[in-house]
Amino acid sequence: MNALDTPPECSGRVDRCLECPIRDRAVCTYCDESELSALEALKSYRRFAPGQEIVAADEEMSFLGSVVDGVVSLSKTMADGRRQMVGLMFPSDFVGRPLRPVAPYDATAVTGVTLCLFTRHRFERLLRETPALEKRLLEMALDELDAARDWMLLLGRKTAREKIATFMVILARRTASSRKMRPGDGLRFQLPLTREAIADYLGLTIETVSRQITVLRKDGLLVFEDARHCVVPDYVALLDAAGEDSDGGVIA
Amino acid sequence: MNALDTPPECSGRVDRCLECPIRDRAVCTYCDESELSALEALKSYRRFAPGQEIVAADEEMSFLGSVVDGVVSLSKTMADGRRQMVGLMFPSDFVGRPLRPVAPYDATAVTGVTLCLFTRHRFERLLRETPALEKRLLEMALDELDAARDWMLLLGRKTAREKIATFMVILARRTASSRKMRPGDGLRFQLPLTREAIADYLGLTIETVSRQITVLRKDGLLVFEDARHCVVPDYVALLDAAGEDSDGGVIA
DNA sequence: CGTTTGCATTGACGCAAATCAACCTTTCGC
DNA sequence: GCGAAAGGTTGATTTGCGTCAATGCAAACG
Repeated sequence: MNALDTPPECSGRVDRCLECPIRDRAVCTYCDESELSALEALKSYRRFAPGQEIVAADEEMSFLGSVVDGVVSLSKTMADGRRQMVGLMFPSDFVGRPLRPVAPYDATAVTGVTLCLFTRHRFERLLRETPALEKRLLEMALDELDAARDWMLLLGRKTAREKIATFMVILARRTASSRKMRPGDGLRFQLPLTREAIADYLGLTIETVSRQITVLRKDGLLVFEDARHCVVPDYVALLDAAGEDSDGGVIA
Repeated sequence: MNALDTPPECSGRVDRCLECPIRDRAVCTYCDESELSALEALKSYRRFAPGQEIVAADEEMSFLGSVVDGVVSLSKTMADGRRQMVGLMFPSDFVGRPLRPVAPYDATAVTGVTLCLFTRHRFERLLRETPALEKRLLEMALDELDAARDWMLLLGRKTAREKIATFMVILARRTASSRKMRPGDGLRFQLPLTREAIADYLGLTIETVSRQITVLRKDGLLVFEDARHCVVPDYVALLDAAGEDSDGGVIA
């Protein structure tokens, strides 16, 4: 029995999909108005508090859907407690494993989170009947796969300093793209994750995260207003510290 | 200009898709006979020698298709030469990035490889017209994503010994499943990769790979007939050394 | 108001894996 | 059959990051 098996609540609700803030990027992007009204009839909203578990690994998942608001982490835990984050989902990302009854990872609300949900059963039927949905889901899965592969390079080969710099670049890019702009000098963004979550993301310990953030701060690559708000004075220098060739300029 | 831009050769050719060895698992699995004959009209075969580059990162890819025979690695390289493998493709796996003109990684033939290819242009049109193809591609992308996430746990949190043990488990599983059986005690398999490739796969150096293989051998978890052929005397013990809870018994 | 609790920082120390280096074995071209 | 090259093993040494431990700091609480 997980949180998603309890009846959905109705907070953060957007009745009309056309007015939905993630309409242009979520799984429903390619749906026309009639398809959208089919979705409207079946969707429900659910709100999660920071730290709340959304689903546990290997548990049957009865709901899946889109992140409307907030940040969700996907993570795997070994028998002895070692943990690795394997996904970080922002608004418009799709949470849940379509076509399989169980998700092979824990999903946890990092911040307060609103999800737009469908029962797995209904969603899979919609998927069969709605090519627009399937096409978008394929696109999203392939994009996630690309991101996972960048992440593998980070985990396998980057130094702690490069890992932190890369993480900051990712947040900067995310923040910029959600404002439909390019990342650049002076960009200010929030760190939605605790040091522990950052460590789980990067395959480090909290102590190393803390130390390397200090290093980047002392090197002038990051300026902190407080522990959770950060400014990038020189974006290209940060990219360089991240070990990236250059920014392809993806607004994705 | 990459290898795939040269005209395809005709070796390893299987004229009739119905007789294809990967028919039951490849991207064309759900296609009916008429769809299959559309594929037959457009496909071509190409053979690659061990070590040969198939495509280079960020190059325009004019072909994509299925691995019919052999093993293909996908890898990313940093500016200073550090390299991380991000995918390892066996027969029936699909090589290439659908819906994007460039692949963000190098693809290299590890062993001798036969690919069943389509021009990207034609394949993307087929994809639009053939829901059976799209459905299977989505399934395969989601499965790859699951595999990538297991791999992230390995790269971020496992020790060198656990990494080697996990790698051997993966090969054992692959070998067993290609023979449509469960992995078990006494299973014998080949290592298709050099120590260097294994190191790139696991985020280690060749020396550490060599040492840890020796450790597992001395611990009795692996028995080597020669450097490239290995027997697993006790499968559960190997799983345990890999830090896996237990084997779900997936024949996928 | 002081205490607790959660989160973050900093320091000292140890260890696992990288690095540097030598050497062995097999394969391959000539 | 010889020399070179590629792949693999083993040893000595270094080092980056983890571990253990102490301290700071702010919000939450009785």
